[in-house]
Amino acid sequence: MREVSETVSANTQKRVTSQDVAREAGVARSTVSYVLNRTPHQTIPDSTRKRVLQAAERLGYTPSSAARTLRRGRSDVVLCILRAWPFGSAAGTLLAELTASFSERGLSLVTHIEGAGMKTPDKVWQEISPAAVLTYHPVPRDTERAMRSAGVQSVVVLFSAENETAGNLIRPDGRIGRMQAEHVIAAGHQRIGYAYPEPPALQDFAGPRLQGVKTVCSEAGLLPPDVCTVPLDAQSASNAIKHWQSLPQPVTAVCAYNDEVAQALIAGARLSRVDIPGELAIIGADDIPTAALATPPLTTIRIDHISEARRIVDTVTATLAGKEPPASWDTAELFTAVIRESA
Amino acid sequence: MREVSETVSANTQKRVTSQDVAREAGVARSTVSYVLNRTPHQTIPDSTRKRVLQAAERLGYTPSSAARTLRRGRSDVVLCILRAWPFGSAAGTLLAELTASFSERGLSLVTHIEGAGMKTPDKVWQEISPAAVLTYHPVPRDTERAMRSAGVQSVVVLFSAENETAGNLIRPDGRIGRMQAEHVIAAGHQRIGYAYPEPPALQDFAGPRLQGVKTVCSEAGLLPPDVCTVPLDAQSASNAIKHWQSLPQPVTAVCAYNDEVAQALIAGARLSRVDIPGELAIIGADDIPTAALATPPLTTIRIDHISEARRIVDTVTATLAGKEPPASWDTAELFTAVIRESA
DNA sequence: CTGTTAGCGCGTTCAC
DNA sequence: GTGAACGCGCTAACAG
Repeated sequence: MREVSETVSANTQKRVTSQDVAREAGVARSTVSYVLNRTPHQTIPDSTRKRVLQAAERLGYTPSSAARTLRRGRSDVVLCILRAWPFGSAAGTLLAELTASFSERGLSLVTHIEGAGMKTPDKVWQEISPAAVLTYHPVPRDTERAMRSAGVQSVVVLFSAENETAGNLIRPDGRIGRMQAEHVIAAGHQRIGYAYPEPPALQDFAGPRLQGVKTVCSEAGLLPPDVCTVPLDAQSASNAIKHWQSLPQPVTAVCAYNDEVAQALIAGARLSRVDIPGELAIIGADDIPTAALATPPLTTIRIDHISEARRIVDTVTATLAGKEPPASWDTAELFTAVIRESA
Repeated sequence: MREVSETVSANTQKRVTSQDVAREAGVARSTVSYVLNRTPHQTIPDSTRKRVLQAAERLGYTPSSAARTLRRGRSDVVLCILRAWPFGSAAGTLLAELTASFSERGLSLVTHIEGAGMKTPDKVWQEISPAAVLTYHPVPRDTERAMRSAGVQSVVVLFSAENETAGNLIRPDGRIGRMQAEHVIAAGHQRIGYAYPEPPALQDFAGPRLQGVKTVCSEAGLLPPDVCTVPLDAQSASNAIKHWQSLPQPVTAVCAYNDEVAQALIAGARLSRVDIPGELAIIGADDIPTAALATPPLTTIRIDHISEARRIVDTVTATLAGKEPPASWDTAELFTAVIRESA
């Protein structure tokens, strides 16, 4: 075993303040501030500037974010609040992209994953004073008010299963369902099933995706999709498949909420000796790393997290700057169908 | 489509301060502070207390965390810094547990996922002034110094592939490797392979796990494990399997870094028509949701994230309180072998 | 016992 | 280039 943890008890280091830098450089605190922030319209001779910079360097000066936040009224942090849904590698990828994009704009992203079985929803935003809060679920009116009076400038809800009227779409997941349905219909399927995820926390996401499938079915003049909730075990998936096949007009293609559900379906099909895609086509969503490893390899809809991230960052920075966020984006750049063998 | 985003541009609300509450309640600011913090040795009559509380409620008072942090020198935030490795649902589960446990101790957890391709490693801790920083990778000396002089009291490295001497083990991943090896050796295998992950970011984790396998092999008087790096695609996995089978003393059991790598191996075996577990036994790690869905269902080592979380929180709070962190834990409570069919 | 006054912590920014 | 006030909550010292 090679793991270690390093801890230290007391923090002996006394904080280096701008006062110290000023003293060291032989100038006033304000000068230090001007130099370090490259304040416009404050011309400071290079000699002084250099002295200050060197003093700061020598002393290892780190400005106190608390003091700056106090003064400026908001920090340069963006807080993303996530429910404790079982997220996969997709979330990690997106978050890494967001971090990079925000960072280019001088903002730091941190994420708060809500606690498992917590009584009171905690108020991290109070601790952070973020400039903006991102969520993937609706925020109650008074919570939002509380955030605002705590200094949060921008509250962006990236997702809501409630209402499609207002605002600009951030992630049009309905499009995923559409693409799934379009693919299997183009392949000649006439009766479609939908495999819905079991965890309640996921249903906010599942709703829009399912809705997309429904829309396309209706546009194509087909029956609406037959929806089964499919937990992540082979037996349940097998039962769902039996159900679909026993319908008066049997289902021949299933759109799964995501690739994990699709993998469960594949396992269930094997249990029931149902051939995929021969007897039943299956299409997933997300294109997780193991999707290509399934037997048969999973056809799925891939999400381009890097363009998603860029979009989110644009919206947030626009809002922070007091401008109108950009209009809804072209979803074509966001999702692509990855055709493999399962459908 | 039903997705919406809600944004608001300007923050019109002026901040409610303790001054406002004091005015509203007809008392001094300090009194407000005493009431709200339930300061010991300051007895305040219920009548006054109630007035203050109600005034605060009525005004929707939220103390400025920035001001408090400035005064106290540190916030009640714990920052967990994660590399952008492709983490699975395990990470989400652990983080949710950590959030809940820290919350019981009055601490808020936020996570920073490092950016994808970032030039300068960003210094989120400067923006947050966390009381503690958690990482799963070693922290350079001067980074740690910088953190400390920025007010961070406790830096806990949960993981290091470097050195096993100092400190108390937080997550003894070597034990995972041990358990994998012990399982297959008990099943009669004499020559073991190790499937190493490809992403460089994962190698910090893989090292200790592999080391555990090595140790057990050596203790059992076997040859050391034959190590192959196995990317997540069936063809590469198939090649690795061919390699193992072509060895003078062929490998009959493979310990995989994690369940995803194990799934790749299963896909590769199918490609090469190698029977699992008949011709090759495979054991994974992490017990991800889809592990049971594989064909054959994956034998794996499960990590108990809730006890892991508890342990981490204990260590951090002890360190923050200036006490010695508790001794190394009993790993038996942390890992359990989940025997299915692949090994 | 109840509550007030005063000053600190630290960076920012306006007026000179 | 400087002095000083400000943003806001905490808490020691002190008065009624």
